[in-house]
Amino acid sequence: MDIIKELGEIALGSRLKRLSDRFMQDVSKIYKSQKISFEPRWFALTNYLYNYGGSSILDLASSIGFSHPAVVQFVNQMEKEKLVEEFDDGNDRRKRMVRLTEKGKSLFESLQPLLKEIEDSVKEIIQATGYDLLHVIESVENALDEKDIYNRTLKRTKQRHMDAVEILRYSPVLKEQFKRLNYEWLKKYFKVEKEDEKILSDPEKEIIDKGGEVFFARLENEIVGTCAAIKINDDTYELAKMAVTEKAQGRQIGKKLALAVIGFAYSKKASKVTLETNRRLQAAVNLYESLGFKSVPMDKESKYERTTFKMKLEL
Amino acid sequence: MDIIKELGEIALGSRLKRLSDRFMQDVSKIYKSQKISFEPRWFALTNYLYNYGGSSILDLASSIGFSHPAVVQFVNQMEKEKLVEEFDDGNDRRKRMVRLTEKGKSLFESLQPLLKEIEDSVKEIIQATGYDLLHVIESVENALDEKDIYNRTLKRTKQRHMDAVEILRYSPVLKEQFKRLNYEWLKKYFKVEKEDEKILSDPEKEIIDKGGEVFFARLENEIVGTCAAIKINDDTYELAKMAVTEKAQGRQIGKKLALAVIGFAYSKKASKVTLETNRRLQAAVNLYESLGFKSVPMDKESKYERTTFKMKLEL
DNA sequence: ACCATTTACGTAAGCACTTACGTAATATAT
DNA sequence: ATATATTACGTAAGTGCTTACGTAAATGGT
Repeated sequence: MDIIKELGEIALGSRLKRLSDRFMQDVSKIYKSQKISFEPRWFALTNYLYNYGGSSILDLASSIGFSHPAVVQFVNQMEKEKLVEEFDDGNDRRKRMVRLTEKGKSLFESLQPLLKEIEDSVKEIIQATGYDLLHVIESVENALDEKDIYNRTLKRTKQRHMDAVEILRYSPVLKEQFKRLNYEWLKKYFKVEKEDEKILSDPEKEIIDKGGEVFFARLENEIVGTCAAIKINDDTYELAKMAVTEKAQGRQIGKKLALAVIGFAYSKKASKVTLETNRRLQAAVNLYESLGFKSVPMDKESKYERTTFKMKLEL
Repeated sequence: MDIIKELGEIALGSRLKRLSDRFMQDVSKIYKSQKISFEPRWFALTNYLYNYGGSSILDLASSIGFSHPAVVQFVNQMEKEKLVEEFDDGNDRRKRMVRLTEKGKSLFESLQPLLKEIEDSVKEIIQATGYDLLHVIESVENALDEKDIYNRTLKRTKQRHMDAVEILRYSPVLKEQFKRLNYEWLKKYFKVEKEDEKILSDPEKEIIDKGGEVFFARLENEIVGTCAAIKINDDTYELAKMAVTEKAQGRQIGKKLALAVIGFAYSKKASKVTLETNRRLQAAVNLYESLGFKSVPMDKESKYERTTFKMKLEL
């Protein structure tokens, strides 16, 4: 029973590694059986030097796709075998220019028939599968170039996290949570101002009764975030008092709360949502921008010291 | 410019490695971004323990395809995190049985949604290529199982070596080579006997004039092997005095020389070829067997001390 | 029952790289 | 012109395995 095979897509990396090892080990075995004093890992380097002539260490590294310490190692080893030699760049004394010696060139040339045979063997294998393997690989590489596994997965994970968050409307039992969550982040980044104390101590009077709403985010039976929609006038609501607890951050909770506020404003037939924030809160500003908020000039002094600018969203 | 891609089939191993690394690194990055205290390399082990329960170190190693020291490492690391625990086998005190702890189980379970998302991302990639990648890989694996790159290449290389060897018939200028090559190997494995001296010193009188022939193998303008067809009677020729110089061994020269002798006997309308050899010369005996020679009882004492048995080929 | 062989596991060393970091030479900005 | 940044390279240390080897426990043949 082949576990890696059984696991399917989830172990694709391991399966490809196993396949790659099989190819590379076989090639190594071929060299050994032919008693050729040439290490397979030198191949890319030698091939490059043979076709493109002398190069510096870093040029070689980036050309053949190894780190430069690896190239230093290869060059040192091959120098011992007198397959490569150094020469001066002439301009830049930091550079260690490397080229093949005559011995190196002729060894590489003598390798050609064997390489051709390896190539033919690989082609034979590929032909036997009936697929154009190189083209398949290229397609996979292209798909990954377009968007890698990391980003594809992250997108799905974010969606899951958003789905897991429940948004609740205000109820008296949640009053203390509103205060706790806001105090938590205010103390961390700024300080609790007079206006904060007023609103956070009595949201019913300060927000709800004036036609606004307070939303809460619940994740696995815990209240992890909150946000208020404060009515400015029939046409405008302010998004304010957003706070998400530390350990739940990065789970799209802010986004969901903001969307709740926007939805609330929309249901009240308002035409815009405003907010005040601070440049320091980069993550928050990014979120607002992703939702369509634009910076607007400060029309009048804010009630809060921490405010550095305003944003607006047209509905 | 992508050198690995340019190289095509010859760098297929490296290309697959690069692709595999890309998958595996992305997965590792995903775990890290989710701040999960779980190493991707533990996955196979954990998955096995979760599905199949407690196992010993060696069982785990063979099941998940790592070496046992690797499993020891994983288990020690996971034990530190209290993800696995040990228990006694009861019968065998050498065994260190391992199973997941409750913490390990629940961590693995909590990982499932993420794994599903990774799997879906991989599936998405594969779908985008339009190929059934897993099936393509399986086809390649099957082709390799049938005959690996090493053996496919070796077959081609042997053919090339055979093609590169020229077989020459006796001419007086080659007389010394016949002696030199035979002395070389006689001294290495046995000793030069009276009968050897007689034949090697005057092949014209001892072989050619009696209706036999001496063949030589020339490789890149160097005589690297020799072999004689000694006429026993009209019906029988003896394959004898085969010698291939050390550094040219493994290049199918013996085979080609033997075929020359067999061909010579055939052209003389003989019905069998015999030879005398020694069990110690395993490579030579294998060659003779591959050509169809069978062991036969010694009908009479050999002229050579080194002979331990005879072989015969019916034409 | 006894000794040789095999098995299970741990440890050490090796491998083929990588990342991290330090130093000297060169390029760039003021 | 001089300070600062950047680049080229070497070295050290780390990584994620492997192979090689040693020891203790179990097994098997006589």
